[in-house]
Amino acid sequence: MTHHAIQIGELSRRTGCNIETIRYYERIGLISAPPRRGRYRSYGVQDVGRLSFVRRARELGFKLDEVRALLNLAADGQAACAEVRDLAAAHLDDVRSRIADLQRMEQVLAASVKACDMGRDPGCPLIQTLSA
Amino acid sequence: MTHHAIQIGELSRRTGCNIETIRYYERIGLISAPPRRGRYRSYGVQDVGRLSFVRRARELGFKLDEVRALLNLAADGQAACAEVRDLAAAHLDDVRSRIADLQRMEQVLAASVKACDMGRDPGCPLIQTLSA
DNA sequence: ATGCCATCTGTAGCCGCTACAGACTCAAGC
DNA sequence: GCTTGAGTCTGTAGCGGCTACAGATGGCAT
Repeated sequence: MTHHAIQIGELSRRTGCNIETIRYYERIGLISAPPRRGRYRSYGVQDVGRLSFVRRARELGFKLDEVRALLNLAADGQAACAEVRDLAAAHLDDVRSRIADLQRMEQVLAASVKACDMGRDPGCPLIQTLSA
Repeated sequence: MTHHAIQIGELSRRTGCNIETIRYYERIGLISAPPRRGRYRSYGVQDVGRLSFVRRARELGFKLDEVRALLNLAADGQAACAEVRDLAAAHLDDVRSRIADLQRMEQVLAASVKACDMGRDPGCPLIQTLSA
């Protein structure tokens, strides 16, 4: 009977999720409300696993409702692999287009800063860029 | 005396800024409140310039308070070039670190999706990644 | 009993918009 | 003159994903 009643603070430490964030996830129904010991939330080991799953998914940039979907699919086991794949592929596209956006910004910014450092142009190159 | 009293709709069309966004910018003091013709906001040609400046700065990913700073610096003319440069350089660092973050996500996602497509692994590779 | 930390609930704030609802103005057409 | 329609107005609330309080309890050690 390794009952391991884990309090929210320890869950936070073990998963790297902020306490407030854990309660927020509960409030929006992303994770289920655990039983209570008195007034305090009492988590089990599986909760560490589930919350870590959420955390890793967030680190990969999935949105909360995508995470929700992933949790459901993960519960279905590998039957849902194709759906998981599609979700991830769609997200990958999104990530790539955000990278492309940022790289476009980077080009312009880097060029302007460089032009500044060369210091040949009359007037500030970045202000020029923004005004043109 | 090309007075060109421009209404908000036309300003929106000319700058690519949403009407609601223009009013929002005014509300937060990013752009100044124009005079009125009756109840309607009446813009001039300089307003098109200023708002376009804001728009381009936003497209380069500057935050609103950075844009505010840039507007002030731009008003100072090229005297402020060094400050503009520093602001842009700091922002460039930020953009680059966001690119790096996204690229890390991309690696993992691409690898998982690929592993799915190969289909050799037992269990869904992405679920594995998230659970591990 | 006292202190102290952890936890609790509830609410408000952050950013940068976006989306209404419900009132009004204004020019054109009949 | 009267209606219709498009444009504009103000004010407020919502989005996502937290984060930051305030103020009330809880439980344990001294």
